[in-house]
Amino acid sequence: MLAFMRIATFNINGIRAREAALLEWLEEARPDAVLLQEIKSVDEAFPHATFEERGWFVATHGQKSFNGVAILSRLPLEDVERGLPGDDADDQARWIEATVVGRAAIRLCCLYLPNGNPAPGPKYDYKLAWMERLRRRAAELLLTEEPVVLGGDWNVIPQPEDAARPEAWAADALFLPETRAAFRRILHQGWTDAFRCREPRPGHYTFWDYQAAAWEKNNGIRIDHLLLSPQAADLMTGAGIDKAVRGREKPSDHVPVWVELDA
DNA sequence: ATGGTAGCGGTGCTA
Repeated sequence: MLAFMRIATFNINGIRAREAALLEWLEEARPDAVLLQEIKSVDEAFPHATFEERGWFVATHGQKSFNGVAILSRLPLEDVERGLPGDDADDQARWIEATVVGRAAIRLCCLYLPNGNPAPGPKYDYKLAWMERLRRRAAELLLTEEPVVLGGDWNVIPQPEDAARPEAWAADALFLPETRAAFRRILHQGWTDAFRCREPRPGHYTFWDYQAAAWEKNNGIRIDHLLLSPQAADLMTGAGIDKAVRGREKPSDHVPVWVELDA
């Protein structure tokens, strides 16, 4: 007997500015769990009641003005952990993980990887250091041999096929060779890029800048990714990008990416 | 090459 769990990631660029748009998408897409990035809110200001009244369990890891991650789930969120291990001095809210138990227990890890621009510079150094910490946490997660979804706004364009104009990103922190190598170092531990696995062709994006009519020109990049542990990849029945969300009123500059697991 | 937009918070930073 098949059971389906749809898990999505969505950089919403401000939870309060996006409350209506997020509710509309939740209603139509009917995900079971959502990894949110850039809530741009402290935990106390997150509209918990709005979601809890509609049956969502909510776990947040916020900060003032910038960054901030959260998980919404139809099932209770267990063993919630906040903050990426490896640097006690790092106070940026970019990582939260929790377990949902349906037919199988799934570890959901929600990340907002540093942008890193301008590169080179201290922000790029922080990005690379953060990716090294992520690599170490990802290796630990694989050792559990459980289904794990490692998803979020990676701020990494993995391949030229993931950008409408790759040449425009040549010197950008999202596409520099060192960034892409660090991404592959994680991927090659044994993760599956859920969307790329199902759709090998180029031209599928998850982000279009607000500026310079990027959406109207379809000048996009694919930087929001769901990486699956082998045990999760074995359960995958589908994956996709909800592109149409970008064309609506007051959209985020990112759109939801989802994966469906038989779990 | 340049300048373009949005969110937060109440100015300039981040993206």
